[in-house]
Amino acid sequence: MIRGYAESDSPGPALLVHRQMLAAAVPPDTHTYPFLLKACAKLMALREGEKVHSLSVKNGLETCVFVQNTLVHFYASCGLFECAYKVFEGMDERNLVTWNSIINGFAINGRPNEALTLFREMSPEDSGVKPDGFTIVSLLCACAEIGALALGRRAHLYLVKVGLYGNVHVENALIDLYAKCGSIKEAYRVFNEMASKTVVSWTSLIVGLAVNGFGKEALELFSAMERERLVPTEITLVGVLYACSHCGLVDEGFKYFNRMKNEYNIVPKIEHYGCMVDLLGRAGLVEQAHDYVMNMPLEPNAVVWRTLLGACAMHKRLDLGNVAWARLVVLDPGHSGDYVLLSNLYAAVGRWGEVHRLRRSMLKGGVRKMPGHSLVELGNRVHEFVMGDRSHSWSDEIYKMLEEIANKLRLEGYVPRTTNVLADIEEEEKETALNYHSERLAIAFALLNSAPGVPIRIVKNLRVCADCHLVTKLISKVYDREIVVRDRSRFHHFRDGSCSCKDYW
DNA sequence: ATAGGGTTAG
Repeated sequence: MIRGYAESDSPGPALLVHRQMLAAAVPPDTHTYPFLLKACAKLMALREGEKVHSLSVKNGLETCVFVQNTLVHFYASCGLFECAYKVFEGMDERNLVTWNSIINGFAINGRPNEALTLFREMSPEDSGVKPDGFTIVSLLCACAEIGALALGRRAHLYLVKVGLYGNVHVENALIDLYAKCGSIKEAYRVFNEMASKTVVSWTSLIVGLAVNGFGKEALELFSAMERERLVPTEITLVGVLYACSHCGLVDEGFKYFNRMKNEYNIVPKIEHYGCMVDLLGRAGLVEQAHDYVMNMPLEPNAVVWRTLLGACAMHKRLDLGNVAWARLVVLDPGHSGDYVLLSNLYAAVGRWGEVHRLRRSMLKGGVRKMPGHSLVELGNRVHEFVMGDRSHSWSDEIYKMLEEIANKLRLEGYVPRTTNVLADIEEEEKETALNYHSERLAIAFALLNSAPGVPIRIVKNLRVCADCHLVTKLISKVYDREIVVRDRSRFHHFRDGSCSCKDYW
């Protein structure tokens, strides 16, 4: 019974059956807990799972490798990777599933480096197990997260060698890896070489194209998918709507939205409505975007209001920006990104007094701007840079390089755009603050340490500011370098002084 | 009979 429910789409009753089992004093065996924990993992039922954990200890079944493996999986899927690791650490016997569960646990919980470290520890000599398709998918997922393209390529070579090329899950993960590393060409190659594609393969590439700024291609690919008579999922449609909004295709976006409902019977989720708000707002139809938010059938969440606030900042609509802000301070107070957006809006309309007032209220409320950090992979290492950081061993050279860059750009007629600096500091200091934004440190370091002609790839945790965007465009021209920046919201492919986002991000 | 994988708006 428990197994039946655990493996179904609605595993809830598995927990009820377990309670009846306890009431009837039926002794559990080593099969009971794995199924129960599987149900708890699906339901994200943390409390219930912890209870199962202590029951397994009480019944002396916690040394069973099956129970422990599901415990690792359960904790990881609830986001408690420390608990997962504690179970993993305490295990006397580990098998391939154990390793895969813990590596995947770190990979899906935003701990790519731990995932990679564990993968290295998993060598057959140490653990007696050999990575399989599951392991590789988690590994590729971790590489994708930190934009470790070279490492991902090595994993690609490796998995071809061990005969995993042809495993559709692995190939889908490769498409996602290359797309998330900004290398659409390689993503396409994997896609084209696939013997049998699933909807996920198509969706991964459509989303990948869209976020990389190739909206038209994403829509073409969607048409090709329809011609193959494949049925898109709600995720496919997110990609399609995203492509429309980032290309300014308002009418097209509405057409797809309606087709999603009528042709594919997909009930739009908050994500889809969010895309529609972005579609209108980005295109400058801020009033309509606001009406859309007010009339949507789902309760608008913080992300939706944030999208509207972003549109207001983009198009200098202080009135509606205040409306969005009023909702955001209720729905998601203390979100530093919202302060940044509002401050940029105030600055854009010249309300400097308000900028300072906001800054003070941030300080008073203890709202800290999230520190920007950027990653860049060179050779076998991923280097991390934090804004203004001087702890890197190459620090002196990097700052010298930044000076050189600044001088060269000034000759190109560059003037820093300081309006978006969220700080009550003097103009000259603002320039300095900008000059040390983390992506600039990363770019300078990469210019110093890579051969001409090799594209530089940066992964940033925040969105790039207008000034860094301009500077990166100029660097791409002055240093004749392709620079790919993946920021919080999308990709920027800088080449010869311009960006694939067409300054629309 | 028992455990693990891919794509999601700003």
